[in-house]
Amino acid sequence: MNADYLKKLKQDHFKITPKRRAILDLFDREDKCLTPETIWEHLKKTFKQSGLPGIYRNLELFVKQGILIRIDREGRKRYYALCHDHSGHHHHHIVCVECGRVDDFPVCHFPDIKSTKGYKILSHSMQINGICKSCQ
Amino acid sequence: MNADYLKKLKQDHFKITPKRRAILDLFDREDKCLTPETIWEHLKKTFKQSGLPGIYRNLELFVKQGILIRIDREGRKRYYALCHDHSGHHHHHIVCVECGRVDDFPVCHFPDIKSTKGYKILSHSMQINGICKSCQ
DNA sequence: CTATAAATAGAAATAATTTCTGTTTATCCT
DNA sequence: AGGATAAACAGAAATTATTTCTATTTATAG
Repeated sequence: MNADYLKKLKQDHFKITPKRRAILDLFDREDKCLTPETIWEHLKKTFKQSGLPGIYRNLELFVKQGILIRIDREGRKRYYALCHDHSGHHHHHIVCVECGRVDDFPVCHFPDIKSTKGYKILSHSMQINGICKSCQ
Repeated sequence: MNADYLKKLKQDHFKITPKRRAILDLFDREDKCLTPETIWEHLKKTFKQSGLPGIYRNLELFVKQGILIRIDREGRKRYYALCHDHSGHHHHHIVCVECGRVDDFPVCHFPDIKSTKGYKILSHSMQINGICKSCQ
């Protein structure tokens, strides 16, 4: 359920609009990473002319809110996926290179070094590419 | 020195053109990640009208050859950086969010699990963001 | 129920990247 | 060294992802 996401938005005084509901519902249903355009294709059915710019705006909002994450894939399109774990625990994501399914991936043995090669480390992100059960 | 890179290209029957030399020299000199456009700006000085399309083509070739890597940064531009370690050892890269300097980062405690959550793991990439010595 | 700030639609602009065509050039071979 | 050949080049033009802008609509707080 995406009730969590809606709660999150509400807490931060963002409005729960039909479009936002629809985008989050879509992610719940599709269960994989999506491009802005794909999302738009789906929403067009329900919202006659929903407009790509609105999709972009909302996607970036969701990323800022920690509801979605951006996924890198081949090609020059942007992909987004639901981030299921909102516990605040550090985790990463594993992406199926075939179908685009994305799951949380809790394991990370990143060393507890605060500084390496003279760098002060701010953050790190890891993307794991694989093939999911149903694509194998 | 970038003699290594040239040797690598030669081995795979790619031609050593002045432009390719110039691009690799530039990466050596700048010692940070660059966008295709920045590279073009530099090359214009030497090669009157060198052409962006050629830059793109060469950058992607260098990535395929393992000479350059792609770096993710804010904004919608593509960044490339030299991959200094050609030993074949598994490593990652650390990027200065201020100046774009990139260094190899050998530490990676990725678990030796071949399959997780039903996924067959193919590869993983980690990007570490930090602030380099001279930007601190 | 109303006021208001935020979100929307839609058009239009921007800018990154790719494709294409004809010309030039590095390299291999003799 | 010189010629043949496949690869790389320049340049223009097309494509397409993303952003910006303006006027209108809508969700929410009071």
